[in-house]
Amino acid sequence: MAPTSLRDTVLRAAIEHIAEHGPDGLSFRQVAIDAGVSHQAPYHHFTDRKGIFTAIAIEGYELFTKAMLESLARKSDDPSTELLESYVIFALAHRGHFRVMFRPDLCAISEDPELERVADASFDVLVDFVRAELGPRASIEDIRARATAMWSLAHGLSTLLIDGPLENKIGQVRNRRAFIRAVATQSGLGSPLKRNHS
Amino acid sequence: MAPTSLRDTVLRAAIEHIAEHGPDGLSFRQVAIDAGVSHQAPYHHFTDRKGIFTAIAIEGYELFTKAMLESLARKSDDPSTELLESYVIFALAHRGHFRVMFRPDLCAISEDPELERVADASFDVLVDFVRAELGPRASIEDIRARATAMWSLAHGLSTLLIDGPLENKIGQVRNRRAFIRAVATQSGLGSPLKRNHS
DNA sequence: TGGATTCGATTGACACTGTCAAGCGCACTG
DNA sequence: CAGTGCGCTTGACAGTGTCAATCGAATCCA
Repeated sequence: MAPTSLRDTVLRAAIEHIAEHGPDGLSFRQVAIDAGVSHQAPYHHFTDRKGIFTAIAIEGYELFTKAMLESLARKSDDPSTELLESYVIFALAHRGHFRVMFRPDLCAISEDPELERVADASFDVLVDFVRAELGPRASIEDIRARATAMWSLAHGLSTLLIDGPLENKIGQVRNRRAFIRAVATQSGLGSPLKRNHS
Repeated sequence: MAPTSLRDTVLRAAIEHIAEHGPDGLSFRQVAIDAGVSHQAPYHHFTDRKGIFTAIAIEGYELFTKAMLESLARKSDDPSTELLESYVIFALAHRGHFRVMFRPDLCAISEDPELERVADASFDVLVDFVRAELGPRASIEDIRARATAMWSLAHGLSTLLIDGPLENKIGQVRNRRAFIRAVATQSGLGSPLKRNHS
């Protein structure tokens, strides 16, 4: 956790600032001043401003993949809810990373091969889970639709909790977990799945 | 549609720019130059930069409420899916507004009474719908959880489609509508509701 | 009619940002 | 010991939002 190089110092300071005040007001000149180095020092380790955000996003996706895999490794009897929960809990616990990861104006996934790789790895965790859940007879469309549904639910709840009007309306971690599970249950996405036409 | 006052010209130009390039690179000085007025003219009609985004968000929430109410007025036999669809379609059709509405660093809902009013009005449409759907015997917790679930699903899908990695992966409007309905169906949120505890 | 006031818009200055280009010191290497 | 790469500094530049003062033309009121 303690930064060793200047590169790391800049990253930690930026992530912390973003978690508290968002990524937009962030001034790397100010970060440099706080670190006691020249205004140009941060940019020496990255190509430009976008490069710093890209580095943050890459670190974020790596943590993200790890968090989801750990949730699946827990072998819960309701792995869907567990996975959804891990998504939201990650977003809340690492909002500094999360706020950057889905902002293409800060870090364009298509412009950085490594970012693209780690991002795809994260998405694959979710898609692979849905594929296994639905079984080998499931159509590609159903897999895609269900994976997107789970992803949308978790992503929407995360963003609404972090930046949206749900902000600060859920207090303690204890209640937060219960609320997230309730949301997952109220959607049909929590438990194994029971289709309902008409 | 055609702007009449300079105030309107600025708003239209900004919304169009945001829809194409996002809200962050936007320079109101450049907007002023394009409109053939001085660099300070835009700020004369609003308190500051945040004020312009607030005005855009207010207009957005008004359009948003209207779109959802129209969807409910259609009296579909699957009003849940219809409502979810109207949410996402609105976001895609008005991404200039949508990109601003949920960005508290650009427009803080709690800081502007009118913005707070129109935003609450939008959220009330959703909550009222869920309350009516679940009936008078539903607990407040269930209503809140289900409304949040619907909201999260629609919001997550919208943001993933607009700024996320789903961008440009869904092509035509025709396919888009079908895909949105498939996602709504794959979640349990589409049709009237059937609870499932494993 | 004429003076005051209001309001849309202009002008100039300011601090601040990211970026470009050049240069400095110092460890390491041949 | 010259040379070379690397971490970092320094200085300049264009561009941005914001503050303050000003201007001109309507509008209102005496």
